[in-house]
Amino acid sequence: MVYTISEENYVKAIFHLTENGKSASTNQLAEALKAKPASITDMLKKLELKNLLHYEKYYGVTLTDNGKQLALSIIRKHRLWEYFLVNKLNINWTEVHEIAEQLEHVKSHLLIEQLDKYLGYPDFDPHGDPIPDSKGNIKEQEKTRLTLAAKNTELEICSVNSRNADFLEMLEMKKLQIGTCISIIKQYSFDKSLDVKLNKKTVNISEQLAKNIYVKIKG
Amino acid sequence: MVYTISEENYVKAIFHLTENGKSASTNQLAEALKAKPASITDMLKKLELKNLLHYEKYYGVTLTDNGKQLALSIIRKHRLWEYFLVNKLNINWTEVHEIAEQLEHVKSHLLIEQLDKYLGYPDFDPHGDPIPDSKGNIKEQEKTRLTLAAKNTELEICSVNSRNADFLEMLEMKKLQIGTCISIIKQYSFDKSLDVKLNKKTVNISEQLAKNIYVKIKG
DNA sequence: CCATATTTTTAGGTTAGCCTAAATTTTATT
DNA sequence: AATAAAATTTAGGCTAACCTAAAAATATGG
Repeated sequence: MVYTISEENYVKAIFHLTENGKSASTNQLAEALKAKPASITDMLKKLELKNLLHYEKYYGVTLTDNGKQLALSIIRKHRLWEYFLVNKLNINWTEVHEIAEQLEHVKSHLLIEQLDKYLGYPDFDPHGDPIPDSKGNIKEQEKTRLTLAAKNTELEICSVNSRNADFLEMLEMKKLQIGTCISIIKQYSFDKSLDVKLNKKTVNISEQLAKNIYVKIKG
Repeated sequence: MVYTISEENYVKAIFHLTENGKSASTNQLAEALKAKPASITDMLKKLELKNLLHYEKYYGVTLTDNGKQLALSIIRKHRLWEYFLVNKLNINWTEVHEIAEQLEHVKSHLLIEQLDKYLGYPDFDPHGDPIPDSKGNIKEQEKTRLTLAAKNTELEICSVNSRNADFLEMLEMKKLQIGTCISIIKQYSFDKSLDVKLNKKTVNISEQLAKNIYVKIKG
């Protein structure tokens, strides 16, 4: 079965909105896909007929196994292309998301398998998100929100959960990258910002920034 | 200005059909784009309004400078991607055309400039066709149809003008590749086939095959 | 140069994916 | 539990890009 770009975007959006275990609502999808709620309802009916999702009128939507497999294959393509753009073409990680949004819809099984091989079967994309393998399996890593991590412990930044260019640019400026090691030395109660040690220097991280950064304990 | 995939395909098709200096006809375009003549007429009217082409009812169509620039940028992307697919991902040249047909529509100036740099600014794609530079300039190479080339002269295969998989597969079998050196030792009047010397062996090339092969004199 | 064949255009229709406005259902509040 | 607010669906429309059938223009050949 071959799907349109629009259909693929719906399935991908539903996948992300239901990662928390809950079903996705029409309004959430409208927001994510930048379309009006009425358009979402239309499309959900169509995608249900194609056996990509379970849709219960007024109560939200979840993916079928079919839909999940499709979503994973799109996410796989997206993340492999991001890895390529950053690590081979030297494009800044602030810019790769948008380009990968287009590349993820290119249809060729051979292409993506050869790309994966060429890149050395990477496990994580430049934002630290896991890349599903060709069967749709994901290596999840244990990670904690930086806001909830322990003080005075060696931490490694392992992923970020926003693709916003202003956010990523700020990380660049502060030298906070995937793989960077830090430890929290002070948590301020007033504005919930953090002082962290980074290469012998101290950097302040606002709550807003910290909420989008995930870390794992080093070792 | 940003164009749809369909619009880009029209402009590309017109570019190729008018490379001989003549204007392109509705029927030719219908054939090239696998659409009905009536649909072509519709679209030509639209593209004329967008200043991509000159369309004279009943008498055919040519590109404006605007349209030519767009065509060249698409061809540039197509050929750079083909080069990438063959030389980096090791995908067989019989398969890359179709994949590049999709990749050529990905929109990102940065992407294509970085790709070009990464590939080392190649001048020719895997089929021997020239890759336009970022300004749309093409390095044309002097080439002769193998059917018209001189006998007993060292020749180098420099391009092929079909993307048909059966054709390319046949070249593979006969070890006829871009860069391969041959010389014609016999031209048969009966079926117009050729015997050529290739690495001390003699290979017979049918007229049909030879018509799609271009060579230049070695040196 | 007229009749026929071919090419092209026009007219009217379809589907996908979106929209707005209005109606309906669910959820929240008192 | 009644009503107000919010979310969702329905109904009816639009545009892009295709289609078929019929009409019109151009090309061909005796």
